[in-house]
Amino acid sequence: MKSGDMANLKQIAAELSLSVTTVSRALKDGPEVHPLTVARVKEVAKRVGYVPDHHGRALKTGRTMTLTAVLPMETSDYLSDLAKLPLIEGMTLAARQTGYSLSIYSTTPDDDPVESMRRLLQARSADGLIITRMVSGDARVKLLLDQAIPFVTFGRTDLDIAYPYVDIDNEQIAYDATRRLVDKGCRRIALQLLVPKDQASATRLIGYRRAMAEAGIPIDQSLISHGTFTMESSAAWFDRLLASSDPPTGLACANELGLLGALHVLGKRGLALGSDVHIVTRDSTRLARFLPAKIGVHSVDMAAVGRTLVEVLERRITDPAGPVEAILFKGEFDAGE
Amino acid sequence: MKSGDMANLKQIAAELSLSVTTVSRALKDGPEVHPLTVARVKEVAKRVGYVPDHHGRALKTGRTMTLTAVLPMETSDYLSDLAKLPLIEGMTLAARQTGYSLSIYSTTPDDDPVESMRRLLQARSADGLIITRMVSGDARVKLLLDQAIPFVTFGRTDLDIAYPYVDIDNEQIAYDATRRLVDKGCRRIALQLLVPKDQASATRLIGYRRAMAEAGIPIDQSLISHGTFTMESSAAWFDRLLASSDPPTGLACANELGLLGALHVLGKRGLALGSDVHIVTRDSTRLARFLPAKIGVHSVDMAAVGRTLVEVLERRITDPAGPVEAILFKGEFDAGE
DNA sequence: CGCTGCAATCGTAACGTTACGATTGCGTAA
DNA sequence: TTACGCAATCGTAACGTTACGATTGCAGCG
Repeated sequence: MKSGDMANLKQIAAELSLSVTTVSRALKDGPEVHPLTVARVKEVAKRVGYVPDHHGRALKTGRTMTLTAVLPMETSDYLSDLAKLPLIEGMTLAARQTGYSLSIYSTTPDDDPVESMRRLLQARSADGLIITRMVSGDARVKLLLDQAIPFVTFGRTDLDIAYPYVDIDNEQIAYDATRRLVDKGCRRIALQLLVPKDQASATRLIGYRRAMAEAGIPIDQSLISHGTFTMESSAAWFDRLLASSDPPTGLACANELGLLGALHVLGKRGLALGSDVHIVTRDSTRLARFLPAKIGVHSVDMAAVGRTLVEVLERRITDPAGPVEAILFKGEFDAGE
Repeated sequence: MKSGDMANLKQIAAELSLSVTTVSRALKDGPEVHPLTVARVKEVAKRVGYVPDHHGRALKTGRTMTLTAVLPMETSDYLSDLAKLPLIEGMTLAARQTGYSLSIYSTTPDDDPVESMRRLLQARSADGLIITRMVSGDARVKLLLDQAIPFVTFGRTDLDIAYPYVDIDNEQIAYDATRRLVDKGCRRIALQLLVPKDQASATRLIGYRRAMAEAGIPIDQSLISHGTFTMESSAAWFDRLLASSDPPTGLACANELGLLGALHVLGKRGLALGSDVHIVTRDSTRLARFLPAKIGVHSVDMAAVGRTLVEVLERRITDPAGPVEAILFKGEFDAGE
């Protein structure tokens, strides 16, 4: 983007017979320049289409006005992370509004999260980092705190340190979901989770246990599955459960893929959704509306989560000594009726 | 990201009693420095964890090593653009491999595409642009060509100028889809398209017309719908068609939302997929596998499209005088059986 | 009239990098 | 010995910006 005729401070200064310094100050309404001069400077700046050069400024101030979001790629199927797109959109919009730009750093499952973050840090091309897909005892948090780099996490980890995060109240979601199934009369309730070290899944397990304990139902480990769900694996797993001697009558899905897999099995087995088996799931509000029977859906406004992540991060950047924010999104549970 | 102890050329130079110039050259294997010196410099650079400063370099060279992708946000529903996530992932990975980073610029439907692009250009914070959602006579292409800014479009527009693009062969997709329905015996074939000015939709219409003409079937405008599809609007539209005196027996969906809406209507009306009505759609390979009857699915590897976009753009940047590439992705049509 | 204080403006250096044209040292040919 | 060519290295300026400490002009005061 070199189109050579880009206006800079020097040109404006020359045109007005002012110094570069005064122009620079005028453009940011410095109190030390005459209001009339400010007006003249701004007028010329506007006419020649002046926009401060990103890199000149970054070099001088050390601030880049760029935020980087580290997002893992899913291998299974892109349907598996529907929520990521509105998250990205929410982040970019919020960043844009305050003059930041958002850079996306995708990591593949092969990437070592800590190592790739190290490399990211060294380029020091961002003022702050948004990291996601937290795992138990996440080393990245310690690293970032050590280096005093502004960051915010999407999701929590189990460390005894304060760090800024935005998270979804997974415990409550799982509790609500399980509770709803219990209320429908289910006692054998299957639960889909992601890999064990995934912090969100661990939290959901807690909510599930709490609801089950309240209802006085013992936990049956064989009904709880950890894994990376695709439609196929979800279908296979649920099919196996239904074939057992004491099949589940309720299912809490991990995501939309899990739901679609389970629905497929129900269809194949001729079981009726909403009577033979009750299902609750997440983030599938639209799809749920088209199902023959009502299912419970817990949904979170991911665009709002994205916006909040950026806002929290920007506050960390401008006020590193400020309070360490911890924000929990409750989301909405639509019980179906 | 200020963590003050970041190594720079000066420090390395001081440590080795060399000049900054020599260090700089040594690090990029300049032929004018002694191989032994190169080795020593690199060794120290590695030890102190030197990484070239992005902004210093950008300021000096005018190159930022950043690419910006302009992506529209969908208002209707995030399901509507499933393909965007793998596109983003493909782009970021390809960019990363060659040392670029990818910045995402989301535009809302309220944004004037040309105006927001202007603003984007002025900040000159990217070496090149990827623009999407092309419209008829897209003004952005002219603007970018005028300013000699490296760019590539995802999708084509109808201008008499050569410009680099990567596109999906929508005409062929629509042709294949229509042809498949004709082969199934359909003569009343409904077609879902996006808004008329959307270039991809216009191209698909051409493919549809070609297949219909080949089959000797006259076009019935009432079977062709332009609009922004949600599940609900797709369902309502298709329901209306089915209620008419001469209902369609075939349907080519615009996307997965359109498909889900149509499936819902079939279920409600008790019509059988694959006998009463045949359906073809796009990018729903996984979902299709779970449907009671086989449907035709045309799928494109969007991650590959993303990678290609970045690669073409990088070639534009390094060799602006090089050939203007135009790449068409055929995708794969899975006829169902 | 000379001094002070203030408002307005200026000049210079610096951020880290690279490009360009010098400069050094040394072996070799005249 | 002197001049030359070459390899290796150096010094300086510049990219566009901002921070800092000067500098100017002028009104008000004793």
